[in-house]
Amino acid sequence: MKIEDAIKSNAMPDGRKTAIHIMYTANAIQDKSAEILKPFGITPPHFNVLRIHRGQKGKPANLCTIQERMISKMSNTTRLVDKLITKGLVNRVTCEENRRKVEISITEKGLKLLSEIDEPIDLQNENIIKNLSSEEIEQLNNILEKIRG
Amino acid sequence: MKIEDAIKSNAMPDGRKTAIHIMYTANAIQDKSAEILKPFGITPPHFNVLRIHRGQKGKPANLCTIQERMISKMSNTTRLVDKLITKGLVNRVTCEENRRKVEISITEKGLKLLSEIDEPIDLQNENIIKNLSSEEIEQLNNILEKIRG
DNA sequence: AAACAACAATTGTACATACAACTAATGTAA
DNA sequence: TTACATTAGTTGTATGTACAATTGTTGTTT
Repeated sequence: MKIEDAIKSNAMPDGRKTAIHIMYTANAIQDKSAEILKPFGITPPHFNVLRIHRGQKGKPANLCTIQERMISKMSNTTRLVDKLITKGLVNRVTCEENRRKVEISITEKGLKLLSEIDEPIDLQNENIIKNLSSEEIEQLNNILEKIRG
Repeated sequence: MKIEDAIKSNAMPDGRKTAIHIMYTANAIQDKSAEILKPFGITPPHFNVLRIHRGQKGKPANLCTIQERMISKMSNTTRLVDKLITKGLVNRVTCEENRRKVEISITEKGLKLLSEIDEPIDLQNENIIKNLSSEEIEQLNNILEKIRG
């Protein structure tokens, strides 16, 4: 279905149409992710932060680092991480070299939760590209890269 | 810059990478829009709803209709519209044929505000596609359409 | 060393969002 | 025509988010 029909709109300039199409698609993906994550008691930003920590392979990361790696650069990483601490999924330790910083690291419980979530989320991700050829996947990523400038 | 570098990540399966890339790009666009809209005192969802009403060409729309046309299908259209009523940008009238429904229509003030916002937002939208050929724009929209299924 | 700037994180506050429970109006079926 | 289901919207509540102000720590300059 054309994006114009999906949002019941008429013809638009290419720029507007493309912008709306990207946001509309992203929202659909995010909504679906949220639905998958819900039974596990976490939200997409939580999941994102947990995955960032898993990628650290045991090395802790401070809040600045987390923030710059998040998909959505929203503020208040503190409170987002607070939630994960309450759930016992990450630990917070004040950095000794630079006492302004705090080091966050993922716990065993966090890793275990991630491992349970991996499968349904990977399934969703595969589903996203299931109608695309490998050329199209490459094209899409190249074009998005150009858009980000 | 590759998306892996933007989020300082390592290689990922194509599905995950593509999903993240779309969401990351959409967030960047949305953040930029929010920044443009802020001086006008409205948010991207507000703006979206106002544009939906302008597209109605004088014909009112009820909340169900609005919700199905929104880019982000979040709940509580009531309160979103409440905000716009408080600002005098739309009107609410109970539908006489079906008293469960309410008819929302954009006011002169709302139309005037939109006309002021059009230019900066269209500029942003044009900026998004400025590095793309018309073929790439078409490719992108076709691929996104396939993703939406 | 004292004063000031920059950095890293936290907190306060206002506002937005998600979602379930609810109210009211209409439609349908026995 | 009562009873029940469905539809459309609203409200309550918990949680999330944006953003400015603040705290504490470190770096820099005189």
